[in-house]
Amino acid sequence: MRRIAPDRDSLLAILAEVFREHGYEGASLSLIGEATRLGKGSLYHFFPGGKEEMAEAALAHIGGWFDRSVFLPLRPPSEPKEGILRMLAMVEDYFHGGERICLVGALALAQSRDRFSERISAYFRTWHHDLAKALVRGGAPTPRAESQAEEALAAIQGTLVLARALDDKAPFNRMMARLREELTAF
Amino acid sequence: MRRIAPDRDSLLAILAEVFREHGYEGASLSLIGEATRLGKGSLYHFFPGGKEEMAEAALAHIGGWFDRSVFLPLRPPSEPKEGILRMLAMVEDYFHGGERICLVGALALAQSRDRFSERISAYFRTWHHDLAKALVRGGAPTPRAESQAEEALAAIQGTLVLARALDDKAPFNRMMARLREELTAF
DNA sequence: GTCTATAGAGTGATAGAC
DNA sequence: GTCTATCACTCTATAGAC
Repeated sequence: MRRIAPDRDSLLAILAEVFREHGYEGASLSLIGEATRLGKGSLYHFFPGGKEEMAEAALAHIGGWFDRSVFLPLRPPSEPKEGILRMLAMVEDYFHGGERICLVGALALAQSRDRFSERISAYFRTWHHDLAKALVRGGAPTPRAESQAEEALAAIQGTLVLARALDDKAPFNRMMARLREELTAF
Repeated sequence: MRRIAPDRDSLLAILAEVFREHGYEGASLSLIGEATRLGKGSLYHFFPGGKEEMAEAALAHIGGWFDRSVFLPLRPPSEPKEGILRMLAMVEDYFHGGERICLVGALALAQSRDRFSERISAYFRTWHHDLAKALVRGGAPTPRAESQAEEALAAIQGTLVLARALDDKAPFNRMMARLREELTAF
């Protein structure tokens, strides 16, 4: 019965959204089934490893999207300044200007971190590495570039926490404006 | 982790620790019972509202501790510079130099945020307000003090996420050293 | 017949409420 | 401790594409 099977890509996007909204423990199979409109049979057909494989695949999907859309512009042959501005624009868009939280960051803080620690740390390591390299290509000394990249990542994650906690997107938006200045003033 | 709960204060401290370690959904009543050495009967005697009331009380307990130990030094009659350094020292201590995460921050990102939104936002609002006032008393112009306070809170939360994600306390410790400089250079 | 995708009843375990 | 609901998950059955 090859039904109107949504392609794997949109399936993963839905999964990522369910995990982002409800967390790993909170995303029950019935919620997942409801969101994807797939029965348990189909879900376990696609992900024999169950919920853990679903979350792992969703994380990989997000990681791939960030790789292509956020990290790639930071690498040659893009110009460092344009790449950094492009990165910030994609980040602002992805997080809906501070309305949405970061699934990877949320999972890092959750109990379920240990299950996905490799994906989580790879996401931040790649981001940090690519951003620091772009800053160096822009003319910053390596140690300065590395601490600046670290601070920028922390600032993004931290303002997402604040925005969520205060139910106010302003801290995130102020920080994005600030990063646009600071990360392009080599 | 077998702990004993002689008085309400240590009971709340244990509860806070269980929620911090496992999150709201992950902290099952059996885990809580194990940690507090209390049966479900006793738990429901102390907290008729069930798990939600336990978490609410634990959050209030943490809020009180921060109020006394972290926010109070920021207020008069403490000197602003000494107060800010004291705040940073208490924060560094509380988070074990980046090893522990912030329960309030983690809950802000979790699905369960809505249940505790008032407590969560009050925690950050008070912190931000007291820190900004201290910076103003130190001589900073109000708008500058307010954005600096916001950035400091975001930096702390963000480096806690990073430290946890990378399983490396260094980002948090580097940021604390940086904040010691920046928040006392009025 | 075979393979893939589907639905969903049924499993034991465990959740939180009381 | 007892309760019911729900959890993640298994399994059987089946429909259609080849």
